[in-house]
Amino acid sequence: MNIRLGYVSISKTLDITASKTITYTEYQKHKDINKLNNIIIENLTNLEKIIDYNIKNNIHFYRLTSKLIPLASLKELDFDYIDNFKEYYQRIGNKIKKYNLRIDTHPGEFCVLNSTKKEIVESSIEILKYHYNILDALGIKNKIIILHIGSSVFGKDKSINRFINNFNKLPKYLQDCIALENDDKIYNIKDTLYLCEKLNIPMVLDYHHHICNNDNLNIDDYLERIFNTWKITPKLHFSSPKNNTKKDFRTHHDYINPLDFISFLEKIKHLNTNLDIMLECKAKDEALFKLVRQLKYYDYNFIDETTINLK
DNA sequence: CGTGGTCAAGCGGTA
DNA sequence: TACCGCTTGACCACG
Repeated sequence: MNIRLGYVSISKTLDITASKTITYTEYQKHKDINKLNNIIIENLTNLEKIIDYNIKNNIHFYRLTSKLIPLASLKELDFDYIDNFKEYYQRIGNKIKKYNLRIDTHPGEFCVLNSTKKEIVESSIEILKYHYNILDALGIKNKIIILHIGSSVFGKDKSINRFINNFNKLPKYLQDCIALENDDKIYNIKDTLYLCEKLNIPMVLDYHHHICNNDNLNIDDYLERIFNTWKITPKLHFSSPKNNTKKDFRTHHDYINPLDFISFLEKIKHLNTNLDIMLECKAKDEALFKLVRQLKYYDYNFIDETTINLK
């Protein structure tokens, strides 16, 4: 069983970002489309550098920043962020394909598909379309957009029903991309798995969120079913708490606690399935490589720079 | 240069 | 009631 490690959005080693932005207010002041285009080019250029870096270091999967294209989901702005930059997407997409990289996205907190407010649901769908457009422009076959179930206004049951209703109203091409992740405050692994099985969509297990929000559910009872929601290699998120105070527990630490990670590996070992584990740390790729060094110290085998072989 | 206020947007939790 | 954190900050204005 092989376990690949990935990271999110920013490379600390390269110290570049593909998240440069312009605010709506600032853009409205001058309506300078050239400035906007230059930011997009800068982000796409940096994304390509990050992809190159990932290839060079055998990092097989990666989460795109949700801020690649500023203001993209604003309907009233209506600028072309795909066709005008086709050669960038194609060049990056070719590398992704050639090296078989796994790339997914995770919209930010403003994407609430089960909001009680109609306009929030509408803007959430625009955000989903934006994420789809990027994955599509990159030519990614298994498009995965990871969402949380969202709000709990009027209670969990009603909120889950709102999610189902709104999900069913989505165009099929969007439905086919959505995966759900358990969150750290409201929807635990049982709630999330229920929805994923009902809607026949994949579930991303976030182990740290499960520690934060579990209602005494035992993860061992759910692992197999969670992994079975996937037609491709199951994906997980792993992170360590910033510190143990109530206030900071949910916040991600700069690095992974290697002993926590090892105890998790031992927990999933018997399932004998390949997994992709995304590390969510402030130190990004540096945290990934630090964990790799620590795991090697504890005698774990690697088949390349970032892939653990578990026996 | 460094820093402080600000940014299109939701929501729940904490002090 | 206000502020914080999350998607995992970056911008401009000001000194």
